[in-house]
Amino acid sequence: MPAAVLPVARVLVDVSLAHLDRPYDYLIAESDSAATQPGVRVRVRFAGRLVNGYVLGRLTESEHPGRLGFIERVVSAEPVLTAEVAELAKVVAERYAGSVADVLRLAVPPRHAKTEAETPPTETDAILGMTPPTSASASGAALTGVSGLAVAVGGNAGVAAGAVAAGKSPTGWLCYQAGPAFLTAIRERRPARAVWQALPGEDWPARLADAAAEASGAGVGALLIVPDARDLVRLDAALTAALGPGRHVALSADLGPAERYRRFLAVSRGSVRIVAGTRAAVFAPVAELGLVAVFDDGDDLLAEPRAPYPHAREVLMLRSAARSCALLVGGFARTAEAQLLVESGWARTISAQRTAVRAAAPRIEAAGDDYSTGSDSAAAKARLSPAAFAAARAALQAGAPVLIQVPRRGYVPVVACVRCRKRAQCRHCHGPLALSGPGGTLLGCRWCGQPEAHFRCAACGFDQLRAVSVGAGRTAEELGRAFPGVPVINSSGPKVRSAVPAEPALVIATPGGEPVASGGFGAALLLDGYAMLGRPDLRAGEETLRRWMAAAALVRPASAGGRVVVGADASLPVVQALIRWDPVGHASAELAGRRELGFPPAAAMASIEGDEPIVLAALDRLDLPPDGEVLGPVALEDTDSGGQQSQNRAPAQDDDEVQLRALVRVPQAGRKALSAALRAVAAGRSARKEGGGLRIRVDPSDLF
DNA sequence: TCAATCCGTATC
DNA sequence: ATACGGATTGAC
Repeated sequence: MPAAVLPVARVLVDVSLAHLDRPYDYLIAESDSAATQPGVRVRVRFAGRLVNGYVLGRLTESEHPGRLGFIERVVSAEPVLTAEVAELAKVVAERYAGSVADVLRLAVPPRHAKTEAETPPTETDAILGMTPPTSASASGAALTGVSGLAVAVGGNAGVAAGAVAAGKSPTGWLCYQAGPAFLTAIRERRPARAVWQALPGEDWPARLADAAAEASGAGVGALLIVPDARDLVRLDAALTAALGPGRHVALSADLGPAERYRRFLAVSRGSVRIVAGTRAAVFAPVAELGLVAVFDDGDDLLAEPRAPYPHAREVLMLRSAARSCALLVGGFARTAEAQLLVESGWARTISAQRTAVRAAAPRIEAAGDDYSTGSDSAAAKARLSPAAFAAARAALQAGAPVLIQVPRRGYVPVVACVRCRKRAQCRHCHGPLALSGPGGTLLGCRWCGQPEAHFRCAACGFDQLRAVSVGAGRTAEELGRAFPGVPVINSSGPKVRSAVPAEPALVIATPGGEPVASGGFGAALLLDGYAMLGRPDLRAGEETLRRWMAAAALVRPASAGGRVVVGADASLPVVQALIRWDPVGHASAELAGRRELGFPPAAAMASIEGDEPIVLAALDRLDLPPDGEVLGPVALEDTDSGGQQSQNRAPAQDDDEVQLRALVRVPQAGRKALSAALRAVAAGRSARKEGGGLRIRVDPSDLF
């Protein structure tokens, strides 16, 4: 028997087929009426199969002309999908040419029944069931509309200037022009949007915590996203310091199902309104969201590797626009995407005055790859320039640790044939071979892990290897010899450290694995700059500066003796930007260059990958918007050139099919049309039940 | 003219 | 996948 009131439920089914990607209506049994609230999980029969779904809302009648089926079962009365997140999932799916179901799989953690039962539901849960929700309440909670956008971060240098005039040197957000104004905007619940350039040495978790505390004080929620688990640990601690215990939660992928769901429930039930997390947390159902923030948005960990591959920064932007809440995109460096936000007038810059930057930055010099002087010294063997060696020695003598950034982990992560110089490949899966283990004595495959006992070059049959690049492991060994008696800490690969004490040590780290040193590092040596700069990647320059700045920001100011030596030529624009600590100038030039070449974010781009006939058919059916163009398709090679992009690609591929990749691009104005056209292609494929893999990615993070 | 079967399409 | 509707076919 159908429910007496509002007997129809609009249900989002967990089916990721593109042509079925819309809500469906079901009848609610009277006995299920109380539990069938917006946001609850249900089981429904869809095309004969039982599938999971979410209730979006309730209606008096359906527009569907045919007969409706009943909801099979209400999985639980817990409303896990808020109206805001449901709407966000739709917008994200549209933007990334994916299905809402795919986005929801990223957004809502799997249910953990035991955890759900632990904490009794709040009294708002309709145990009494006397008041079925109106359809207005299904959507009413979320969208406050997009009016009143672009409330500017007013020039509020007054506060900072006041602090300076009073003789105190400014601290925290007072160091930044427009910093205090941004906090004011949060307090007044205005949707201010800002791109923030953190000062070198900045305790950025504390600044994010300040902003979250401001939101908390204003009675609104905050959502803070960082790239990795180590960043999250720091942010978590800063939030505890700023807000006290129990006022926030940290959401990360490594929590385990029970704890993940427990914290999710704390957020969705509204008992916690301040949320910090890694990329999956961008969808957290924070109540009364007033601030979204992301730090270090250039880190590729913020790009979701599962379909439809949304980027955390973009999701937060969509979210801030939908809810009209404040947005903060921060980092030491600045991405071209963030620069576009500023240049388009959508966001304002928060940065410090030149004098403050100079006072905070270490002394930075370029040493090229000048290892010439005294070429058999221990320093030269460790690939250190005289300047680098001197900077390290001075810092150690001053009692401070020295940070050494090495682009690659492992011992000799890339080896090649001595005779023909071809990269050494695994005989099983053609993956790259590398030397690992103590002293680099183990030769094996980086993809499948198979050891290689008797190398023979696949091209010329020769059996001798040469090192192509040197990893953190070997660098650590060599540096240990160059500075006898100084402890060497290897913070790379699985051994990353989050902090080191303020005492002399050589800290070898891969980018992103740098520990913080209390009081700052005395010096940082940025090695093998060309290995990072030379990568065939659109973002090589931007990424190199981001990594360098992240390391240099951990060094004491020049006034306290802090020095950075970068192993690349001073004439390179990236090196110049580092030396002058000018992330904005670099981002501006980078964006100008991308405009000229028609690359993202100046243009909207998407990649289409798959077996040859599938890609060709997809391109044929693609209804490209005006001014759109197709680049390629070209054959995908499974080389290891990308270094650390690995996981996406299957190690062993059926090599009888040629994999193709095409890029399509349109001017920014055609972005929505491009997404819609790509969705139409996917919908056509799934309607015709065409099998085989076709991967469509909008704004792919790796372009070349 | 009607039932059995086939095929395409929607999936509530 | 399965269910349904319309078209097609074959027997009366």
